[in-house]
Formats: sequence, structure tokens, C-alpha cells
Amino acid sequence: MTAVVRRSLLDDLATSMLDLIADRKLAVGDQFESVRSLAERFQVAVPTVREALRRLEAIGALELRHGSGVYVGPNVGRMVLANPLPLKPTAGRLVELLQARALIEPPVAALAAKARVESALAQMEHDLVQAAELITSGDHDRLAEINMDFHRALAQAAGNATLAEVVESVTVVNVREQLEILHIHGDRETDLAEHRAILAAVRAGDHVLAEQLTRAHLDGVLAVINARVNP
Amino acid sequence: MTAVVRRSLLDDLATSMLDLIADRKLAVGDQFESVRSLAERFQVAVPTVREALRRLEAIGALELRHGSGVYVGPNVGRMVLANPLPLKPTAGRLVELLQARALIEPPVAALAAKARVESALAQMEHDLVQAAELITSGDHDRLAEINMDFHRALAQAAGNATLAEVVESVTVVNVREQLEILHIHGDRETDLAEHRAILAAVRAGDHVLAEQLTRAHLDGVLAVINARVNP
DNA sequence: CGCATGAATTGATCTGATCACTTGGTCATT
DNA sequence: AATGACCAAGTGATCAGATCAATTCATGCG
Repeated sequence: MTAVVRRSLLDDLATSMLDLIADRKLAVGDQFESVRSLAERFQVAVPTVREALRRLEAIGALELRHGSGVYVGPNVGRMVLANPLPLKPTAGRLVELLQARALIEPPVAALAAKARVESALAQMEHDLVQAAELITSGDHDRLAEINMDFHRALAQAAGNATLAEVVESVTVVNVREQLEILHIHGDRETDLAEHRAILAAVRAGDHVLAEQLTRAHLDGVLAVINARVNP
Repeated sequence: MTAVVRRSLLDDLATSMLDLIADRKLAVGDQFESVRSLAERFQVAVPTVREALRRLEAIGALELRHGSGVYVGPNVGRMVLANPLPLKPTAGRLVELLQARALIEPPVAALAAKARVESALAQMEHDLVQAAELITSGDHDRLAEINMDFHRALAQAAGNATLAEVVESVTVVNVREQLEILHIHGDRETDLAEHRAILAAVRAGDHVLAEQLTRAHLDGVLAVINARVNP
């Protein structure tokens, strides 16, 4: 049996649009075509085009800006995504998430110490400066964001886009919940110091130390969370 | 200013629908409401409901089956997804993907040797039997699928849903391309033998060996690919 | 120059209808 | 009783055209 794949009109539309983007070599942020012109181009009705656009928008391949137009989104060409509409994770799910990070990020840090992509290192520096300011100013919400960004930048320093996507996906998840974690963890100064040590190790190209420090950092957080969840 | 997050009607609709699913404790595969009844429930027009449904469908949280109804999809509640509409990856991107797998999967195998989730181990056994049959029957397409499934099952054996999602996301990517890889790699018997050794190590609870075998397995594939891409 | 203003463009949503697929039941045939 | 053909209701898919709302940018006033 040949498993007839019945491609719906919508599947065709969505892939055709991606092909259009690829053919025109559009980059992230570039304006795409208007809904009406797409409808005419593909000879389908406006609502149909919009359904296809929504599908692409859901995965971040496109953006629809009211009154402005359709634009190429940040996730076009990505392989791994964070679910943009996750259900509220349970406490256990958050522990699993941290475990996953504690497993994945240390070897990524080791790789980063070998690759040392300069732009990412600069981003990490920048994040540390920002973090220091936010600690004194007390804006814990933005601090949590910046700390997550440090981890994302660390992954980007490894020079592997797929790894960066994976790490971003597991760090993006509900900053709300991560906030709670940070509030539990609490010791923001220690966090900052550990981040600084990690960056120094990466800068020095010491992949063993970078991996070890990253593991210690995440295991520390994990231990606190675990104690909190299973008292 | 009160930071009026201008949640579009669509955002509200999509999240409301997810809330409905959560409230009713619907499981994957359960039937949801019809488009028309949803339109009436939320007091919006049908095309609007459909756009929200498309968004949820795009991430696999829902499925729309023509003539039948709307059903809960397999990805509801997931945190990490594979891009369902990826662009054609370049050769370099595929190497990166393999590198990412070679970095992530070995420690996952080690964890699997500790957790040993029985259902996943059974799945791995089943995959190996299937793979042996497909090698003799010569169905290389299905063989590639089964081999990927072995790796996914291995991740599930680790008992961490997030890790399983990550590994699935990096193994789902374009079976077409992975096929090409397998054709390059070619030595299907070796693959099978290595898979068998990995499962044995996991079964035995030898996490050091499981990690080492998995690393050797993926590094072997990676080496061949690298030689092929950079001749 | 700087800022209001209004027209044009574009996305957002609605209304209502028609087509196509699935499903389950009816009913004649076997 | 089992089987298969057939029909009708429910449901998603698509269409057509219209109206509302946000953005953009050229225009022109102060």
C-alpha cells in the first residue's frame, strides 16, 4: 500500500508561501506580500490564505502586523521550536525541564569553550553587565530574562545553530514559572558570580572547566528546586 | 501606564480553547467541539474561530479532520517541538544536527540506563526486531524510520518528558534527508549491532557503557558524514 | 523644521452561503 | 444473520464580498 498522502489545499498554500520566501531570499524582518495579493496570486479566497498564514504565524515563520503587512518571522528555517502556547507546566514538569537543561547545557558550554563565537561572547558580557545593574535596581523580572539570555548566548557561542535552538527552546519556557524558580533559588549574587566564572572559563578556552562550572551551576539550582518540590 | 497587552482576539481564542481542553481534561485523540459550536460559544464568526484553530493545529495541539470533527492533537502540553514546516536544510545544517545529537543523546542514554522505563525498553526491543526484518526485506525507507524510533524510545527510557521531546525534535527532522544520510553511511548491519549493544547496556543498568556506546555510534555516523561533506 | 491631518494601504472580523468528506443508520441482497 | 449499497445528517473546507481598525506616509499648517 502506498499511503496516499492527501495534501490539503492549505498544506500546499503554506509550503508554497515558504517556497516564495526561499526563492526571493527574504530575510527575517523583511516584508512579505499582502493578504489580498497572496489570495490573487494563488487564486484562492482571502479567508483561506489567512488560515495558511495563521499556520505559518503559529510557528513563527511569519508575522501579521495589523495595518502594516505580513513579515518574515524569526523562526523561519529553524528546526526546533518552543511551544508558543504551552499548557501550565506542573511542578514535576519544571523539575524535568531543569534536569534536561542540567544534562544538555554543560557539554554545550564545553563546545562553546572550543568554538568561542565572538558575537555570542560579547552578548554574554553585555548580559552580565545588565544583570549586575538589575540586581541593584531590584527589577527581578527583567533580571530573570537577562539570566536566561545569558544561557542562550552561551549556547550560541558553541557555533551550532541547532544546539542554540534546543537551548533556547528549553530556556524560553514560561518566564513566569522560571521567575518563581529564581525567587526560590534566591541567591542572585551567587548566580551572577557563577555566570561570570563560566564566561571566564569559556573565554580561556578551558572546556573542562566550562563544562564543570555549568554543571555545578545548574545542579545547584536543581537541588534547591528539588528540595522545594519534594519537601 | 498599565502595559495594556493588546491580546488580539485570536490570542484570546486560542488560549481559551486550550483552557477548555484542560478544564475538560481531554486526552490526546479525544474529540473536541465543532467549529460552528465554538463560534457560537465564543460569539465570534466562523472564519475567526478557524484561524485560531489553525494556529493550534500548526503546533499539533489540535487536529481538524474533514467531515469528522476537531480532535485533541499529540503535542498538547509539550514544551519543545520540531518545526512542522522546515525549510530544506543545507548540508552544513545537517552536520550541525548530527553534532547536536552526538552531544545530547549520549548523556540521555546514561540517564536511560538509570531510569529504565520499561515501556520504552519494550519499544526498543520491538524496533530492533522490526529493523532486522526490514534489513532482510530491503525496505530502507521504513528502516530509517524504525532506526529513528529506536533513538526516540531510548530517550523515553530516561523518564524525562522534556528530554524525550528534545530528542524527538532533532530526530524527526526531514526523514528524507536522514535517508540520504543512511544511504551514505550504509552499513545497516553495523547500525543494528550497535543499537543492540546500546539496549543491552541500558538493560544492564551500565550507564557508563550506554553513554559510551551511544557516543561511539553517533560519532561514527558523524565522521562518515563529515568526510562526505568536506572531502 | 515640527507636528497635526487625512487618504491610502493593509490586516481583522463578520455574514452567509455552498461544496466535500465522514459517519452512522436503513434496507435490500445474499 | 451477515454483507454490502445507499442515503441523510453533521462537520470541516472554501468561497464571495463587505465593513471595521490600525498603520503609514505624504501633505500642509503653524
